Amino acid sequence: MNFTTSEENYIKSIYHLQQETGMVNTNSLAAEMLTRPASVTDMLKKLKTKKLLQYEKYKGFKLNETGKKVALGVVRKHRLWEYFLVDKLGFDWDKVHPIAEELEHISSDELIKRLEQFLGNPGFDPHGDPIPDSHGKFRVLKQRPLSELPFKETFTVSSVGNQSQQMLEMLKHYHIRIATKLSVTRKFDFDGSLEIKVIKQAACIISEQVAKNVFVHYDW
Amino acid sequence: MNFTTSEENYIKSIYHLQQETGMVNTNSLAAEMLTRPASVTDMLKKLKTKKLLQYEKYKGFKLNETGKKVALGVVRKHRLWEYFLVDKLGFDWDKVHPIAEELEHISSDELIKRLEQFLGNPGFDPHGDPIPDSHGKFRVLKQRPLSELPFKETFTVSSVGNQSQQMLEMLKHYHIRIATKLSVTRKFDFDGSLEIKVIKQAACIISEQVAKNVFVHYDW
DNA sequence: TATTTATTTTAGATTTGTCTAAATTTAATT
DNA sequence: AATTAAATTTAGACAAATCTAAAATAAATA
Repeated sequence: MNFTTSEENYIKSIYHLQQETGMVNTNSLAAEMLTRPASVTDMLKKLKTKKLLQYEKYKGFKLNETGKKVALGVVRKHRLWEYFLVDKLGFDWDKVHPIAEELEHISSDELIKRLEQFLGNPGFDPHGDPIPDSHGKFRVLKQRPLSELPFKETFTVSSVGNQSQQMLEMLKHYHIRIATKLSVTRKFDFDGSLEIKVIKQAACIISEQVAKNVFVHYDW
Repeated sequence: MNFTTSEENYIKSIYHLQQETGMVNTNSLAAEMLTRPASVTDMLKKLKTKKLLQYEKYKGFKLNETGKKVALGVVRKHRLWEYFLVDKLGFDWDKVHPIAEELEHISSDELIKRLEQFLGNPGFDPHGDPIPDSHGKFRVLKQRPLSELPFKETFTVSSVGNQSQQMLEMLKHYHIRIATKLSVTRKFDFDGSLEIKVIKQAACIISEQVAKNVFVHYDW
């Protein structure tokens, strides 16, 4: 089954909203998509006809299993392209979203299969979000903030809580990005700042505020 | 100025047709685009309003300078993506066209600039067609078929006349592709076949039919 | 519970890109 | 030159995706 760009965008947004709230309602989807509730209703009818969601008038809606698979396919493409843009083309992570919003609608499955392989089958995109595999499964990580780690064990950076340009600038300075390996060597109780050791870099000190926003997982 | 996918496709097709015939007419464009003459007329009005072409009712049309620049931008994107698909993702050259037809409409200029650099600023796509630079200029090569080369000078393969799957299969076997360096060592007058030496490969013999379809330029 | 408010849907319009069928213009031929 | 044929354009329709304004429904509240 093939879907239009517009359908795919609706499906993706519904997916993200239902992750948080279970059931989705017309107004919140309209807000999310910067469109009008009437437009949402129109599209819901269409997606129901295509058997992608459970929907009864006035009673909210959510994707069924088929719909979720479609959503995960789009998410997968989005995140693989983001990885490509950052890792291969050298974009900053805060610039890639709008470009990936376009690329995610390119239809070839063969393309995505080869892209994934070319990128080395990454499990997470440059923001640390997991990339679903071709069956829609993704790895779940036990993530912990830097601020709660034991000393001297090596961890891998897996995501960042605050994805602003300012945060990006800081992390660049410290040579920290997704997949960077590091350990915490010391804590200063006065202000909660941490001394950390990024692999192949000199030790440095980061504030508690940064530490709380950088998440890691065990180094496997 | 931004253009829709449909507008870009029309502009590109007009560009290709006017390269051959100077002036383009409604029916041939409709045939080229697998659409109806009436649809072509509709779009011509739109493109004229946008000042992309010279067009008078019943009298044919062609892109003006602005239109040509837009066309070259699309051609540039198409060919860079084809190069990417073949060179980085390992697609066969006869599989990449439809995928590049989609990718060529992704709008980010920054993306294309970085993609070009990532690919090493290639001058030609995997079919040997020149890739316009960001100003719309492209290199012109003096191309000659393998069948008309002097012996023992090294040339670079620049394009292939016949781009069928069958030809691809043959050339793969001989380790010949765009940018391959080779020389002709001998000619057999009986059937016009040639002995060639592909760099880093054992010498081999190719038929006159193949030789007439493989074009090269001086090795610079 | 009756009424007000918020949410959602319907009805009908708009834009883009397409189509068919009919009308118009140009070209070809008798 | 008149007629036929081919090419092109117009007129009007349709599907997709959107919108506004009004109607319908559900939720909140007096």
